[in-house]
Amino acid sequence: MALSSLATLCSSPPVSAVRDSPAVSNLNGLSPVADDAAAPSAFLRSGGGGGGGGDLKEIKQLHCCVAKKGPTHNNELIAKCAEVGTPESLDYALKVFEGWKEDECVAGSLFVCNSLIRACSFAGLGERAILVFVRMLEMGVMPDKYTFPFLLSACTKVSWFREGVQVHGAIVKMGFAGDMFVANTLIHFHFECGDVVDGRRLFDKMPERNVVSWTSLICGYSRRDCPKEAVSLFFDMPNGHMVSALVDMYMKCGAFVTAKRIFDCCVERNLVLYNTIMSHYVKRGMAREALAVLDEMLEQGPQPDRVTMLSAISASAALNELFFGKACHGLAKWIYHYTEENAIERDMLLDTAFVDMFGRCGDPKMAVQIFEKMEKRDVSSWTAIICAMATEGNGKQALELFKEMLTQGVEPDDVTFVGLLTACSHSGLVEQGRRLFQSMEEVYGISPKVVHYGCVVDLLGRAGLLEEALDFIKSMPIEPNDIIWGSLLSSCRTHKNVEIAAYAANRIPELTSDRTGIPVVLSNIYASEGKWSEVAKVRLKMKERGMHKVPGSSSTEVNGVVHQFSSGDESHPEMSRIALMLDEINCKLRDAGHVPDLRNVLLDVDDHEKKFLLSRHSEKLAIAYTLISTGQKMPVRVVKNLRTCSDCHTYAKLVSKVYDREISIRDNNRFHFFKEGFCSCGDFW
DNA sequence: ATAGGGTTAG
Repeated sequence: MALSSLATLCSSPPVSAVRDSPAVSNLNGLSPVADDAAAPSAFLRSGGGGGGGGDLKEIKQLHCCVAKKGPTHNNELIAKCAEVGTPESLDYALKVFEGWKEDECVAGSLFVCNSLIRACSFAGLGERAILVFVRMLEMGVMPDKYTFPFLLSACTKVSWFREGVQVHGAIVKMGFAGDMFVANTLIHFHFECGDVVDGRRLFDKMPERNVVSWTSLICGYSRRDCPKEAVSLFFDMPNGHMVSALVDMYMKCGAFVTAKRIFDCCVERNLVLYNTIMSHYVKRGMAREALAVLDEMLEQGPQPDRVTMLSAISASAALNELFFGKACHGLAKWIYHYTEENAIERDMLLDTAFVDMFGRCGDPKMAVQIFEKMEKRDVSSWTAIICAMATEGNGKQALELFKEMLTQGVEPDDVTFVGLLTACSHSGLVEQGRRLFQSMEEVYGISPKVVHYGCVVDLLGRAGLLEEALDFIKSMPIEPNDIIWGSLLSSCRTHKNVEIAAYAANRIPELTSDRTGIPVVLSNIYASEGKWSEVAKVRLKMKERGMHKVPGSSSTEVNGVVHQFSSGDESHPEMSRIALMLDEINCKLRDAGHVPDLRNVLLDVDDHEKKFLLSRHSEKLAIAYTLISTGQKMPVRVVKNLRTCSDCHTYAKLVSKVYDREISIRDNNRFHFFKEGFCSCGDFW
């Protein structure tokens, strides 16, 4: 490794830095692939393009031009490689670079070296950054003040202390230690990879300091668990606009009130400070507060950036009061359009978050559209789109995407399999699901977790293979949890199997968690079989333990306002109009041959009463209200906190036909898209 | 140019 020579090279820098040389380029054995003679700058201008593979091809074409036109174009070639920034393109650039002869160095070589080092630093390839540095010294290209910040940050990222110290030596020898940027990076380096005392000494020696110097110091201290030092610095600070580091520190150690107080006191709030406080609100599940911060930013600046949008996306997913943890479509659209209209920088992370967000809030079309436009995709991106297909109930598409992902050489992870298995489960693809589960460990070396076992139980149970599901649970190498038994229980309800249901219910150590709604499902099973005495027993048990049935509740968004209805609810201000509409719908559906399925009423009352209760299920109220409040072809979007009942399902199918409206119902685990009398789930759910 | 804020699971 050339690293050992670093110190020697640094101590005796070559004399001439830049030379002119019209010599023919030596391509060091790399043969260009095409013989195309377009100007290199044309390639550079064309920018963008397809995925990483396409870029590399472009680079090779560029290389070909270099061969023809001489070494001046090496610069463009390397710059292009740096811009692409993948390990492959950087390797390629390095190969070309290593092929240089001293006398080939041309004006601008320094700039090329710097941008290459910068690219290596961005890509976290510290070793390559050092290689470029060593090589440039060998060739007599003298570094400047721009070289070192990149080089040091590359060392810092990979925690290369020894190399960093050597670079530090070079900086001193070459006389760059007085530069503000260089000094700041040195502080950061010492705090991250070395000693806080060294970092502090450097800071104290600086004749002048700027915001970055202070931030590096405060963040350095707080990361190294020296909050006292960080706080005392805060009071020494010449100006108050670098509080974000401090707020972040307090938030991280749980001193929420202190953090908030500092935020409130701070007059000059910059972007990072806003992003800091917002991200912490989101982490604590305080979505409303997070969005209030966003509002304030929109009102008085600073202009949000992609980090802000990422927090906003999480916040929208966490708005569970009204949307039961499923993102709210209106907000999702707003976030997306805001990002587009304000030309906020997009990257893989943000695009993936968008795909995920639209997948969750019932807009798979948008999810697909964004996914298709993405230039780079990693496991998370593929997983997000697979999950979007899974919640939509489009199992086939999910499996197709998985295949494509594999052909593109992306390795799945455990989350991908959660998506795949639920996709199979929602579409009744039992055999495919079984095979995927098998392959997890055998082919991909991912050992299944409880979630995955849960998915399989769900897969078998939904398909009516209750015995097999039970055997599967018994054979699990890990302890099944409430959720697994609960899943089996709800399958028992769909497929009307009281025996296995009772068995499952008895396996659940205690009817503890309210959250899983297990006792409710059990009592519903008994109720639908008319076993009212069993129902009473379960209800009594629930009462003894102070548990309540979570009431069914549906929300719908009309003109940006969310309206929430619970079953039998008459509190809506427009209830009389809604009641009229419900009657009208009932008449039309009756004419279309619909007979209400009274087995969905789980109370021991007479049929007339049952009919009435059934007609007031929360999703029906929400649908009726949306129909009277929105224009003709507007889609109806309903989100429900529990599973939707089979009568409401049939009802929605018919309404979609009779009223010619697209309806979507997001229940607690998937979407149903109703159109022209059919549902996307194909009645399998 | 250097630092600080960031997605993901039934």
